[in-house]
Amino acid sequence: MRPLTDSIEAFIKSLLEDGQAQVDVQRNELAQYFRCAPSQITYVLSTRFTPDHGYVIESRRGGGGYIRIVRLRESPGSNLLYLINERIGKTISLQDCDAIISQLNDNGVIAENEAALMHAAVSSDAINLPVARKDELRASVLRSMLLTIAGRHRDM
Amino acid sequence: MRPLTDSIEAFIKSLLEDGQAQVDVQRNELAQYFRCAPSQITYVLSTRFTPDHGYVIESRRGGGGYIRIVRLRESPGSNLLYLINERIGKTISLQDCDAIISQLNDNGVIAENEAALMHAAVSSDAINLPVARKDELRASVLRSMLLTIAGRHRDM
DNA sequence: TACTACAAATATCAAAGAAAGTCAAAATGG
DNA sequence: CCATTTTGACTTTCTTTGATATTTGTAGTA
Repeated sequence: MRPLTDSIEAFIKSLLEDGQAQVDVQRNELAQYFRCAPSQITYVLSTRFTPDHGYVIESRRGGGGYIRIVRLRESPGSNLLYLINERIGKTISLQDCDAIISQLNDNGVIAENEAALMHAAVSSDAINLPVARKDELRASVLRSMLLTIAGRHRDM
Repeated sequence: MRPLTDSIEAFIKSLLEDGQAQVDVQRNELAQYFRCAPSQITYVLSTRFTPDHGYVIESRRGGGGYIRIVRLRESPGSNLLYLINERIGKTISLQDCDAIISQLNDNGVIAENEAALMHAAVSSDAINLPVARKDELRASVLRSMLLTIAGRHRDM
């Protein structure tokens, strides 16, 4: 059975389908719709709608409160430079890697097949090292691939 | 008496009979069906559904978790399975890597952009390790990417 | 106006639950 | 005796729930 998280994620993404850059939801309402605890919504947002995934969340409590999900659509060039020069440090986790790669795919910077290749290259199968060095190597592999992609956009 | 392993293997293969490229199972469910320990399923998968048998396994833990068995198929003109199982050993040099990637590109198995990404992923920049371990990691990164390519026929 | 009380939201955090993974020991069969 | 199979205890990852805290808006009151 598909976990609730996936359904909630899909639902929110469907709200953003029609070219809308952002959408406001009410946490309690959503939770009621999915018959789950409100904190479940928070969980989905914090695991699937992070800046690495290409989203930012704003919210307000109290009467008339809301959660606003904003989808970031950055120009491929600038986003890539940010990723290469600032986001990726000396190390990066598999989760963060995967989020970044998916986001590039979502934003049309890379194709589906390319995303799959990149996921494979940074997977823990591929990077078979002691935990300590794993994230270090992942960072350099990802960076190297991003530099290659950046090369495609040089004329921008 | 036929060992359980064989029955489980046969059962999973029967699930893949109808031209399906992949099938999802639940480890606990399967174990219950065969009245064995869940780790027995893991054992079968790790001995009979490996890349050199022409399969790859993906999985997800936690609620709604699953094990996905993907059957690899040789796309015409590509020697992917040979490359994965025989050509790439425990280690591979950068030169050999690059040759393989270029050859796949020449044969139209992968696109130019994909080849560039793969070159980047196995480059010396990306794999910044002592010489001894370099070729080892290159092998696993390349293999992982090739497995992904070999699994591409899925969404049918 | 300022203050207070209350209601209406969201945030946080930890515990419980639901899977799969790992590893080594024991059992089995040739 | 050796290789393979089977089992079980323990670990890791991800999801779900619930209790408690915090923030915000609103109504009432002196």
